[in-house]
Amino acid sequence: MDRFDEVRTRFAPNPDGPLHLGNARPVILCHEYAKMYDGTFILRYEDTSPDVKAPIPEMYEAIMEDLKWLGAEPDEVYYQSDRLELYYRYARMLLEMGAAYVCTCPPERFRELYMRGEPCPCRDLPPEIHLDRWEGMLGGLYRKGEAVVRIKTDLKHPNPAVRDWPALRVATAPHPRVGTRYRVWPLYNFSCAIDDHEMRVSHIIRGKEHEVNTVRQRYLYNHLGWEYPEVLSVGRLSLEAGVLSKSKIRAGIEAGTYMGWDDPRLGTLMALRRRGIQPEAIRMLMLEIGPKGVEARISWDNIAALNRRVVEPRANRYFFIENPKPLRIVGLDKSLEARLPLHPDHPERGVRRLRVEPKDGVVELQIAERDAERLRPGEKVRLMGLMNIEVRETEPNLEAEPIPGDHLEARRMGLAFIHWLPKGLGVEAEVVMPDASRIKGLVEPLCLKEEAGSIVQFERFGFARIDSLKPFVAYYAHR
RNA sequence: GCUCCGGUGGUGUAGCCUGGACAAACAUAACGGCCUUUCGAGCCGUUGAUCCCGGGUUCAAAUCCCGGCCGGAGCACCA
Repeated sequence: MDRFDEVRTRFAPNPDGPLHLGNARPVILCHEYAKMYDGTFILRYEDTSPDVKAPIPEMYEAIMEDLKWLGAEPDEVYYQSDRLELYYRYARMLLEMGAAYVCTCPPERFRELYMRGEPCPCRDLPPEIHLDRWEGMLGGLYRKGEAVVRIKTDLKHPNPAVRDWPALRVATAPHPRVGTRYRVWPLYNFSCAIDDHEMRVSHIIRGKEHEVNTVRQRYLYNHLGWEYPEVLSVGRLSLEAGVLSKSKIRAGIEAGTYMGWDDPRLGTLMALRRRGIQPEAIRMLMLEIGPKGVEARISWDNIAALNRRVVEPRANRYFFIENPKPLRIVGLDKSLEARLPLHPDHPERGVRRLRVEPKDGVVELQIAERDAERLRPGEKVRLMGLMNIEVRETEPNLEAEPIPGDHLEARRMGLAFIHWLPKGLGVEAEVVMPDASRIKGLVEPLCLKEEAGSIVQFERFGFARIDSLKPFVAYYAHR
């Protein structure tokens, strides 16, 4: 910390997909750390691979939205695809210095040599030749795979993956931002290392999978006489259920398995957001896990518990009758009105009124299939907020009659409390479940007064986020 | 080839660096109770762990050291 006059952290994603829960760890840690020291949080798009892992144009904006949603809006934003000239300048400088060389060996051949710790024939050629070759790379003399700039390291380094690592290569696929303007692109370790210095990054917080990269990049810093930032390697996260891998997600979308990047089965922030997981919950989760190097497996139960804490006080309560089945009440001599609070702890929010008007002593209700199937003749249950009933028959129709007693009585008798709606009142609704299945049902009309995006609790069903109102669709969050 | 990490109640983690108030914490699950109204939320409570095994150091070890077994992760013209 004393080495730097300002704390500057950075998050550097490849815009080849949106952010997922695993990214949230470094993001929140970086952002939190910068904030703590009144520093700067940088977003740097590492879009230097038009061939493999090509950037997806929409993802630049998507990532920014993910960050804003997480409450980690960057103070500065950079695009590596705008900085090619800078990387070229350093490449040329390193070549001149003899700290780097252009290797034209076939990859397999080079591999054989470095595995034995031996230099390839290119390595010790004079800088002039390498500068020539470099111009050749830029000018199109070499095709993809025919030449690569390597940074000199220690050929005897115990880890072969560190030996003379590649820094720039030819990649000719058009880039979504700069088209075919460039044909030589830096590899991760090169552009990342240079930018961290150029952007005066003081603390690098990144996944542990980059530990070897830190070793590689230090060689470059030594060549250039730079001082390497502080590094904190955090362990990878995995989600108990929910796919995080960008390539798998992409394949699944292309194959039609997933509806999109926000498919509820995925661990992307988009998906979590759509399911009603709140950014506060994610933040709490990440701060709870902390900046350790250990891998952590996140369980859905824990996310749900954290989220429930955030969402419970906000969520108004409604009835959602899943797979509705008719229930006929006979022998009801007066009309009734159920008054249920929108939120039991917040009476000021008001009540939901549900009227039941018997015709000739009969009233038709709708109850959830799950409840209907369990009822047996003679069984007593309480219709929440309305009355207690006893089942007369289940065949051919589910029929019950009122019995005396209030909810206290019902509780005393250990009756099940079930939710219900008068026939004809419910609005057609659909709830998308975490496995992407859809449950059809009815919601009470008052629920349409909520806004799209708000979180509600369907009593005895679970918390859900209203996705759209016109056709009423909600995404299930958790119990 | 090389590197890294982990093994703590049914589950997911914290604690280990800086040994002692750890007769082990948090969450979740299960179970029970409460609630002028959610048998599935909320609130309160209960159950539940010989801290992977063996040895060593120490007055004292989940924590340090050695050995073993088991499991996971990462890198090599992707980022």
